[in-house]
Amino acid sequence: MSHSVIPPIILNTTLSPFSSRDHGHDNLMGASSDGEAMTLFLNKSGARSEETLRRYEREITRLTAFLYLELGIGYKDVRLKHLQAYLHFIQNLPQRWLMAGILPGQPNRIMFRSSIKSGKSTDQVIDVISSFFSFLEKNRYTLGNPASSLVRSGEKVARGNTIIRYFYDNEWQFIKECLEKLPSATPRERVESARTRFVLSLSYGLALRESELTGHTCSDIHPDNDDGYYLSILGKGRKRRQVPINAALQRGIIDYRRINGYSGLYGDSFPLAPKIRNAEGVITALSARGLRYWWKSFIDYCQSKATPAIKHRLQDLPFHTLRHTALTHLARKMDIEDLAIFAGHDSINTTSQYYHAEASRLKKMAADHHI
DNA sequence: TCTAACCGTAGTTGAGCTAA
DNA sequence: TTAGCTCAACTACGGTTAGA
Repeated sequence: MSHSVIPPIILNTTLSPFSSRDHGHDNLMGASSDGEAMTLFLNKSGARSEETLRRYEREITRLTAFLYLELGIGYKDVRLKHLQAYLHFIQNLPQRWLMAGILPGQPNRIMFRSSIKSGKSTDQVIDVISSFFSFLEKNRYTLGNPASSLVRSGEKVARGNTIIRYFYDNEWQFIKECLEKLPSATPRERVESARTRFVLSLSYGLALRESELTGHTCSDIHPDNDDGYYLSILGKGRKRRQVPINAALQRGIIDYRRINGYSGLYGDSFPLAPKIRNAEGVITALSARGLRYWWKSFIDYCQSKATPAIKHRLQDLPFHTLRHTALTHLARKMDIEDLAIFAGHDSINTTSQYYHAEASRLKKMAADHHI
């Protein structure tokens, strides 16, 4: 393995004066080294937005580190096989690439947090690499674009095959039992138990995203024109939707508000994800981080009561599991168009993921299907 | 019409800090 | 003491845009 020096990463208008691989000035951009070529590319791409610059800098730095440290080659020597090797590499990273100390000159920089998944994430890496080598080719820095033949997976998991983290029926039954048996011996435990029931029933009942739960209050509840109520949710992509609040959920909200000295269902800023501690008598909302902290505590409690099999399954299930579970259950009652509206999905392709839960049903139905 | 290129943002995680 | 906070740096996902 080679230990060539990586070209320094210098952004904005400052050009790198140094690279271990000087290729002369036989190109249209006047770059004399890989470092300069990289900088010129990032200057061009970074002009679009800070986010684009950040992503491009990260991907090109990673690729360059791989080329120099693992293969010992520069940009002009890169061929398709090297890029294919890189994609395999980032999907199966060795441990040392997940720790600091890889990049000379930046000893604290961690190159990867984890291996990159195949599919859309790897495709995004290919996008950047392809754009980079296209730039090098146009400017005659390289003879061709070795990335032009890279195949994006375009991978979209076939309907019914996504791995979605949701509670299986027996697990969901267990979760509900845990909810019923939450400790309530002390005042503190009673307060925490009541909040857990409140937050869980709202999250599940309305299939809310984490940000939607922490970002809305009872002031977002409104009466409809049919003696009912709905929650007006500003969701992902700044899209607003109205989700009906059924009678059972209404009662739950009113009960919990009463415990906390509020009356009625709506009309004030009582949060949907309340903190237990109040600040100067006012109950404010948990942050997203706070919500996860609460979620972990609840799951820890459930795990302490679970059988080994369920305990293992509950491990690492995030808060978002609740939304998946809720939508999975609703998918049994609603048609996909209605469910998409309920969930706030623009496309039913997204909603169709929630039909994964029916895999067991499909298995049963297909059991006798043979010649 | 197709797809490379690009973008916005939700979700995840860890470090370090604060205030009840 | 510790629940819960902010901040930062990421990955994943679901798109849109632009140009061939």
